Amino acid sequence: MSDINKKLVHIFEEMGIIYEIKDDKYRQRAYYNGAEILNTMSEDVEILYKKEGILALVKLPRIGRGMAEKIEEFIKTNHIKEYDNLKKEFPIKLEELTLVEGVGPKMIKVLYKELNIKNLNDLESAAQKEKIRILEGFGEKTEKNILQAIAFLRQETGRMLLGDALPYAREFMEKLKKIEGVEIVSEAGSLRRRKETIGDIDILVASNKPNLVLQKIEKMKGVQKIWGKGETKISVHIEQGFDIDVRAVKEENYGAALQYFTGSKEHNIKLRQIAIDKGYKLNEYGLFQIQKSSPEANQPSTEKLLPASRFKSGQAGKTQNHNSKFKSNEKFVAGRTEKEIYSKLGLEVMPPELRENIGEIEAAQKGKLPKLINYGDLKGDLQIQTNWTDGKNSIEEMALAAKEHGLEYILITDHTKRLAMTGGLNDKKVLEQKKEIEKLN
DNA sequence: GCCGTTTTCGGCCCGACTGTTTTCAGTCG
Ligand SMILES: Nc1nc2c(ncn2[C@H]2C[C@H](O)[C@@H](COP(=O)(O)OP(=O)(O)OP(=O)(O)O)O2)c(=O)[nH]1
Ligand SMILES: [Mg+2]
Ligand SMILES: [Mg+2]
Repeated sequence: MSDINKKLVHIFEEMGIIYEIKDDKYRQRAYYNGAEILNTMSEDVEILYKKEGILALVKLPRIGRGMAEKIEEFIKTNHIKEYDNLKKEFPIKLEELTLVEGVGPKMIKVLYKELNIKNLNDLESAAQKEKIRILEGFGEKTEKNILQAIAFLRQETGRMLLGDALPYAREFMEKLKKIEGVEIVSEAGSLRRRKETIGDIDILVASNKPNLVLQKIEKMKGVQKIWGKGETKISVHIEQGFDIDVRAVKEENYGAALQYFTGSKEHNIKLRQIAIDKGYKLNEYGLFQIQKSSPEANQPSTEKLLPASRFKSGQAGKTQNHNSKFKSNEKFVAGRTEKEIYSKLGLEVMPPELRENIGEIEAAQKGKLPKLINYGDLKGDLQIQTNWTDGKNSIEEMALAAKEHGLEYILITDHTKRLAMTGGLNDKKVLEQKKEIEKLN
């Protein structure tokens, strides 16, 4: 990523955090969204701006006038006034503090106002001196959790490469398949979307004994820390240095859960908004038809005035259990497969690789999804070295392996004598190799 | 702050888990 993109990602993320501290959650979301776009785009925003002007910035998804002008201001002056002012109010290393599991904007605000905590070291020493437990809203457990979370954070190495995550995940999934009651095990999250880097390993399990799955994971060897565990999910840190999230559901909810857990978050939000527009509600249990003005509906006028989710959990006395019953004014209409859900919403199912809310939903509505390149689409390989120089396998072995992968042709590209250290071929050897190739053909 | 074949203003996803709160806010997925 370009240097300027990186700096702007950091700035917009910090602005998002500060707006959340200030209880402006939609501005927070806007800045996070903007940061995410800059984080994933391959172009350098400065080059884009210099070539095509501010309009090119505004055309980026989730970047509008406001952020485009701030990008322009930063390119021209190396500063953003609004950001500088916000940072004067909260001169805090916000990014490093939010990396501590369980510490978010609201905690950071209190810790700064009450204890003048500005960075990770401040936080650690305050916790060690037992200054945090006495704050209102905090306690002994919170303080201890902070210390543990800092310890794990300090040994963290950042996001994994897909190529490292995938083999590990597959091995882990095999273990889950052996647990009693397990019906389906699937990759989810960025792993299933095949992102180049993976923040954590997300796995979905369909089981008629979800609790057993979660218990077994909790007891697995290599698990160093349980970040959280309940009736439906568990999140752990393992000795390899990363986190695993497992969600366990009943088979009838499997499609909805897979849709939810595959994400991305932005894709989910967009999809759920479409559901609302069509008179549905979408969550990880299914797609629900909202019945209008049913006589036994719970005082709909009162419900409007209260934060919706609070109201619902309040009704049940504790966390709502979707496995048993849903609300009387909601009718389950889809959830066993992803296809059911997307179809009911008027969309083609798209491959996980596309689910980033960057136009794939609009394309799916129009039935104009792009066809992705698959392994079977690869016709040939135009760079192959063999044991004639520094490769490991013979020409014949490479040819057979290529056939096995459905390739129609390969190009043998061994080194010539100019690269002596790899045993480069001289004129005579090249001609010999040609004969060998003709023989095999 | 962003966005729009029902809107250029008025909405903005929805739920699980934890801790310290006695009824829910904060954090995370
Ligand atoms: N509806 C909804 N779904 C979410 C939200 N946050 C996360 N999810 C879903 C979609 C994500 O892909 C999935 C897994 O969450 P993660 O935090 O692990 O994100 P993801 O795997 O996409 O990226 P990562 O590589 O882990 O950073 O959970 C949210 O705020 N709302
Ligand atoms: Mg993930
Ligand atoms: Mg996760």
